[in-house]
Amino acid sequence: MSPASPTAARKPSARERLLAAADELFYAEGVHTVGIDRVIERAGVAKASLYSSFGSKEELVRAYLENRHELRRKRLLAGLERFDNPRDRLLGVFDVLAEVTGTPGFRGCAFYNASAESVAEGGAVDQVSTANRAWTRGLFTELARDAGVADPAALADQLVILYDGASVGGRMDKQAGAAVLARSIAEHLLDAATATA
Amino acid sequence: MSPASPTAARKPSARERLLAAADELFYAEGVHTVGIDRVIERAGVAKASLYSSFGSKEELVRAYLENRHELRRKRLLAGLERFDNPRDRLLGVFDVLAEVTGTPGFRGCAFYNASAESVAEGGAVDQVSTANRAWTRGLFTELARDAGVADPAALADQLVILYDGASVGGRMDKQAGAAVLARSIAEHLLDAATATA
DNA sequence: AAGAGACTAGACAGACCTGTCTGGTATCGT
DNA sequence: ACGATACCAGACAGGTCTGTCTAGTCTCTT
Repeated sequence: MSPASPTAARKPSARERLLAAADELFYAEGVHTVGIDRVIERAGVAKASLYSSFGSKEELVRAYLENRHELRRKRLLAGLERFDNPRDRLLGVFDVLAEVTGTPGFRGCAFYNASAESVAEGGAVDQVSTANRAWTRGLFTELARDAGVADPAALADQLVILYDGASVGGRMDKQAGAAVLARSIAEHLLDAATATA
Repeated sequence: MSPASPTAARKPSARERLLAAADELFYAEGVHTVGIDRVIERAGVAKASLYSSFGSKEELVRAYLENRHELRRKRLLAGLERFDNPRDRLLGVFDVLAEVTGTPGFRGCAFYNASAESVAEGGAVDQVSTANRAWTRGLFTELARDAGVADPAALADQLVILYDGASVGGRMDKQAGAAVLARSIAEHLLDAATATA
């Protein structure tokens, strides 16, 4: 059996283990709070391996956020596949959000949280967060267009507000109800946007 | 002239200068990033004075947030006084938010930001943030009731989502448009909530 | 068998953090 | 005038942070 076989239970590389450890710790406790030593200890990796793989803590943080972005993208698109019409797919974004905010370990948007901690204006955190937000807005715009909305970008702007608000509510109020509520408002706005064609 | 005279240009106490410096630095750069030395340097105060006034950094952070909460409360209530009917007062919350998010130094909600950085679950940040959110929700509920809404608490839940979403948008997208948009959605929801009495 | 590449363990440097302590100064009420 | 109070300046201790470096091990490939 080749070592590249996907079914082979090969040991994850140091880079993969570092990324997994960084994901857990950075998200749960914050980018600034968690030190390098904590990450390498959980990953079971030597410090030199971290610095040869990523070069600096900031680059590890960038990789952590890029990985989060990719996972979020996949989860969202996969979650939307179960719906068979454009309208449900658009609202389905909030269904997926409700699932995520209901998860025990939910601590809000990783990008916003990292951004709140970061100092640098055009640093790694800023770059990845901006890209992530642009992707979300683009997704909403696309889904709105598919649903036959006259001004998809305008509806997308509204939906982004609801999405962000529900995310904040899920973190601060420790209840997933905000996402369900946001979905119902989104439904309201979608109806208004399609009726006033 | 008595020293307690409000018009006297007395020098602010060490405590007041510390609080002012903490407010600027903590909000602009984050609670964790800014060290004690930076605060006392900007305040022009000795380190011993900080520790005799506040006891610890965490208590300084608590005082910073409590001060923020008090200022926000006053600014909001003062801003709402210019409206002469319940409906405009309710929507006026978003007008005030639009002004705030449009201010050059705006960096999002101080309480959420501090919360994203803090580790402790029931610590000072958590306590003050929770109180601040409860106050906001209570304000919305009260204003909704004054506006003749059938279920004020339900509308308040919706408005909180919009408020949070607009705040996030103002921070991350560097444009104040989100608050204006949130206001228009709020208007929509208010109409729906009063019509379906 | 042998060498290359990836990895581990951990000491170390230099900076920065919170919090304590000493000693000196200025301003107030009496 | 004098004592109390509030305050300033800065050294210091003990800890933690990022990042570098040395030295040794393990596992592939050829």
